[in-house]
Amino acid sequence: MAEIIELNDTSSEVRTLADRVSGQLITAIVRGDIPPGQKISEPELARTYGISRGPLREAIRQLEGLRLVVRIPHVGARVVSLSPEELVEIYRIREALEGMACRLAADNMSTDEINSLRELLYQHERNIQEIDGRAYFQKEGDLDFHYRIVQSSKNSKLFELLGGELYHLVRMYRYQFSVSKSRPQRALKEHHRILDAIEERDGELAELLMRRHIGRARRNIEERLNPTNKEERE
Amino acid sequence: MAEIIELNDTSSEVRTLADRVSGQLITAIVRGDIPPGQKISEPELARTYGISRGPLREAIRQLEGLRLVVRIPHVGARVVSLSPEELVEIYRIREALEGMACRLAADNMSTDEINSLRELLYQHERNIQEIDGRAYFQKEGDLDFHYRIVQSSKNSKLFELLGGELYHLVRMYRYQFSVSKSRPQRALKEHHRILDAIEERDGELAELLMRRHIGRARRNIEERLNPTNKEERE
DNA sequence: AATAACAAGATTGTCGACAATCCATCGAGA
DNA sequence: TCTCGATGGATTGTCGACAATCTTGTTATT
Repeated sequence: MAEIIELNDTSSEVRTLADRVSGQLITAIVRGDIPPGQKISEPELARTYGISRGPLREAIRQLEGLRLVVRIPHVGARVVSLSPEELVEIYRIREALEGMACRLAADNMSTDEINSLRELLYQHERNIQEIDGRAYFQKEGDLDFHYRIVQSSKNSKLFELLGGELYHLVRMYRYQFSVSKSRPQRALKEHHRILDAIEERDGELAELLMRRHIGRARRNIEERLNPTNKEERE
Repeated sequence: MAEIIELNDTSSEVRTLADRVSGQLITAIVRGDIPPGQKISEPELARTYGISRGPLREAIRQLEGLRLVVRIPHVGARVVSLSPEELVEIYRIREALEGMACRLAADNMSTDEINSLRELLYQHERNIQEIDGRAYFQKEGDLDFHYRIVQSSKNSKLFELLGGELYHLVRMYRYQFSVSKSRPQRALKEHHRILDAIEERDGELAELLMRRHIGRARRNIEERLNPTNKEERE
């Protein structure tokens, strides 16, 4: 999970205040320290981080570009607040994008990367056994897996897109719609099967499995939206 | 084509300077007035737009979030410069995303929207006949068509993603890799077939056709990368 | 001649102050 | 009592000045 954080967290040493605060704000938002919908007060945050409003405003503008905050002129910025429907929309996008990522990864992932990722899955396995019910770590690990796949697709634009704004939003809502208890084990199995397909260089299968994997997570969310009529089709 | 521009161009009246300049910068970059790779000088731009560096820096930070500019601390910002490979990557992403958009549009597009879009295609037809060879207008019209499809998918996040950064980049490079002369007519036909499928509510077919449509454009670019060996498969 | 250190100039980063706008509370009138 | 308007306070937007860093051109040394 360290990798994802490093994406924001000013890898090594960042020189400008705006960059540093931008990274800190992202992690704060993603971790829920600043909850969705909350107003972002410039004077308050400036005091908190011990900087002037100039760099802070630049950081906020950057987050606006990443669609993590919504700004209204002369009123202020708020942390973006996704409706459950929007979260489902994001999962649909992930289905399409990560499916493609899997197909590409089957062609472009090095054997080293494959072995390393397999090792990561074993580690997740141990974590699950240790903490058992808690879905938290596995959810982090889940994104970690997906992150690596996208990285190995060797499509840099895809990596930017998924590793950037989309994963931020997904991580942000990982608590609210936490998966059911039985899913971690099942998800882990699915991860192994996906990696199997990639190892065998079967891009088509890898894509199919990934789409189903994410599709299940999406349906999981949708069920919480309409708990009563599970079979509803619109 | 007006619609796409309006997305940036301060629809109605924007209140803050940073917002206005941000929009102006986007159009300037997309239209090539500020070419890819060019350095963005803060003092110079501030003079040009008649504002101070404060709001200008906020605008640049926002463009950085949209990945239209790349910034190096203490050195400066440059307009993003895509390698041909990266442009191909973007077309791959479009394939996946707009394919999905078509499938959703087949379910969610209203008959009014369908009729209006059909009318737009007829209009493109007339434009092509008038200016004949020139691919320019058709290329704009092409994006217009795609834009509307995505809009009609009723997936707001998808709309943000495609209508935002991705289309900006595509429009930006539309001159450099202009399509061959015979493509406008063919592309227009493909547009009609896609809309046919949507009209018949055949999402699967609509997705397939759209993927092929974009795939052809992508291969068009790839051929310019490797003009010699057309049959190369990697 | 080539490389390295230095210095001048320009550019980027940061800050505090002032102006413009919004918001909430209070009061007046119907 | 309710609605409307005004006023004070706070927040956001903008600016110019100063500090920190980089770049470029020059000079000196090997």
